[in-house]
Amino acid sequence: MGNRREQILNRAANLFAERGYLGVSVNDIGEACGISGPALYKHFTGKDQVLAETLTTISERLLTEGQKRFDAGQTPDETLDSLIEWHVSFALSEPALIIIQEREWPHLDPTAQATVRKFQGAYIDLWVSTLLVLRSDWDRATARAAAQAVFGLINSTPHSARIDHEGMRTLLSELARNALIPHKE
Amino acid sequence: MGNRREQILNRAANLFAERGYLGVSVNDIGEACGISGPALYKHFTGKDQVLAETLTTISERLLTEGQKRFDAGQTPDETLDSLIEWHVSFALSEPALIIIQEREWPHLDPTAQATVRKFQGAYIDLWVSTLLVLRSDWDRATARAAAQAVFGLINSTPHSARIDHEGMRTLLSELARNALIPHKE
DNA sequence: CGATCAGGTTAGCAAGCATTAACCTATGCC
DNA sequence: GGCATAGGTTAATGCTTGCTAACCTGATCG
Repeated sequence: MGNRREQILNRAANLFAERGYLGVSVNDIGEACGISGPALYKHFTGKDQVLAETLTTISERLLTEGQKRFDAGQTPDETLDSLIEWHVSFALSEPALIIIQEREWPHLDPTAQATVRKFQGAYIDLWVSTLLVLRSDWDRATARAAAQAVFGLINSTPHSARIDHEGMRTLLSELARNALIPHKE
Repeated sequence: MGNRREQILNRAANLFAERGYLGVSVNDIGEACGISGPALYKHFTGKDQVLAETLTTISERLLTEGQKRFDAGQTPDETLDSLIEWHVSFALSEPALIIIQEREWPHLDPTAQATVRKFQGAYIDLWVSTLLVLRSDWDRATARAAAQAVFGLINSTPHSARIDHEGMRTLLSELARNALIPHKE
């Protein structure tokens, strides 16, 4: 049913990642899907809806999977590892989505911005709650800033990535872990 | 003399950071400078030259200042601290430039891309050389990936920054340092 | 004094854009 | 069998864009 829809979302995401939202035309998206131009409007109300749906899906996915890790009832130390592992996996497997999420925020319509902001806020709160237990020297704002900095670290993957997948996974996990929790090996 | 020129570069950089290169029109840039539209062509050959000059200036500035720190003849440990301190200072003082550098690469013409790549390559090599001394367990490619990841961490500033300038400076420095060199307090 | 010229102005142009309109066609259903 | 509908098509529209052309003005200087 909504198969073509998902194809559009997929191809559009890759194009957006390569050339930016404004650098990709509706015709480009159509062409990438084997259909042409305005056929997109049979599945979406407009080009902006494609972007909006992509971005809200990303942030929702990050949150729900992160929440699972958070709820698993481990020690804060293990929870942090689990959150790191999830974020690194996501960044490595979906580089295009990471790029879009970082770059195309200004081109979201306000209601989509609000939705994304809500998901992102909840997601970062998972990290903050975990960090506050582990770093009693940090206040909420500092923990928040630290978490966002580590997102930046992990999300840098698509811009570098000149070593193999597995090596990158362990490297990023170690860097993130060491940045946040100085001791431990 | 070239005073208006620098004004244009400045205002344009802020606009590019807010709305993206393609989201800013030549008229927008003019308006932000108190002149209107096509007057820009008295100072630049086109809109793309404004972006190109901005990006090459950034990467050149990062390199030359980084090189100074690298050549200061300190221990590798001190050199790393010095490089971190410089990059953090730059990111904190020029958030718009950081955003542009990360985001607008695809909209650079090929020759400007080559120039920027050259500067960035030399800059990252400063970090790699320093890191290879400190981390004998890393090969060149790993050190490179780690350096780029830490750039991502530091460059995340403009996207978060909800604590004060000084607190952010020390936080980012610590995170970066701990990510790269696990021990030491 | 008069010419040059740097640095503005507005008008206009060709191209590209998102979107709409009008039309076609196969598939599934009563 | 006929008909609604889902999912395409091409053509057209109106807007915005980067850029050029043509023109103006005031300062500088031989």
